[in-house]
Amino acid sequence: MALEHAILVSLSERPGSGYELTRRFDKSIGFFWRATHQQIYRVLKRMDDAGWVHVEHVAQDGKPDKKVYTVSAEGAAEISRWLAEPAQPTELRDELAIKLRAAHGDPDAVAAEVARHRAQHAERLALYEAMERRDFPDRDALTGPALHQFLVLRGGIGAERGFVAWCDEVLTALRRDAERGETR
Amino acid sequence: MALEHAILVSLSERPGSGYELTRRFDKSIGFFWRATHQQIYRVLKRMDDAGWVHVEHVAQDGKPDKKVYTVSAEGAAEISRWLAEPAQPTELRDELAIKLRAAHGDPDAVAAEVARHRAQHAERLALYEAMERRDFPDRDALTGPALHQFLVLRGGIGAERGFVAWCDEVLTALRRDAERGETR
DNA sequence: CGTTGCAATGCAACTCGTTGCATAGGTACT
DNA sequence: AGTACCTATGCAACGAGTTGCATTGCAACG
Repeated sequence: MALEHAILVSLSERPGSGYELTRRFDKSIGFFWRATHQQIYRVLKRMDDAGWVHVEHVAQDGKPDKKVYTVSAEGAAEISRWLAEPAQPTELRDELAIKLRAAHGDPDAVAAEVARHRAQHAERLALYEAMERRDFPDRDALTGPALHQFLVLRGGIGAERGFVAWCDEVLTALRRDAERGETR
Repeated sequence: MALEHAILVSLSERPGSGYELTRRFDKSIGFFWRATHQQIYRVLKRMDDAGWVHVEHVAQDGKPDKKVYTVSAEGAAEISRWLAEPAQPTELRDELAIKLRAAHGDPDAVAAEVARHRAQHAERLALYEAMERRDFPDRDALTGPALHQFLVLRGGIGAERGFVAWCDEVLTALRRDAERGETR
């Protein structure tokens, strides 16, 4: 399972509570691996039992207590082990592709869906590109962790750009197909 | 859930048994939505209970009996309903991206992983491009279902091409970063 | 004649992930 | 004073997906 490792990596960058991790998974890390607070709390507990993290109870004023998690030596060892272990290649899983295959059933509905997805991915792309400009203005100077974060973001930009381009290709082709059908 | 709909779409193209569907999910449809025989058998049963498919027991000689599933009127209606219903945008989920973020722990191991993934995705890309040449030699003449299948394949080609390009970008950047570290 | 492999279906147990709900104090708006 | 939202954690139930195993019969290999 990769969620454990995503959490370990995030905690190794900076210790935090379940709640804080949840918010990190709403952005940055979470752009490439989603998780709800439920999952995170449960996995944190399991990781604590396994000894991969240390917990520290922290009382706060004006806010409920929190549990701050830190990566233990065993946790760090687990990261190393996992880094060297080969992972399965990422598989595509796209509901839109399945809908496209059924497009003869209702071409207009599918075209509308593709247009919707195009808009959503364009929005996501714009967000990533803004992050790129804001957080990594001088890309040639990057090293270490900053470089790695930049490269992950580049992956996201590439994926979203590709998705938008594909939607455009599909929309053009569907439109041309519809016109051809009318004039025949 | 989309597996139900993927199966419905596949059965609407051509009726078949659970076993046959499993093999379809090892290729074509399965390139964009994986499923094991277990999942397929269970979902077929559920779909039968829901009345989305008809079952016909077929005795064969030299082979075990099989159950051939056909999409019912209710099933076809369900496809239409689902086509018009907006789907969630596909989310990225890439373990390699998480590993990259932890790359400072063992840069060489991560670079090796990226190289491995590059090779696997390049292989997948070559397969898709071969299918494109073999099955769709005259892309301007395509209409209807053939066009839709072609467009899905184009999506796969785009995704794999993007992945390979990203791996190359990462490998170049990691190499340059390592060299810079040495000479300093 | 024994093993391997293919065609065909299925059960059981498990992990992973989602959804709904609950609690409890604090802050901020109306 | 009431409502709504934020911080913070968690349980319980469900749905989706994986893994291991089991059965039956035929065909092909050595």
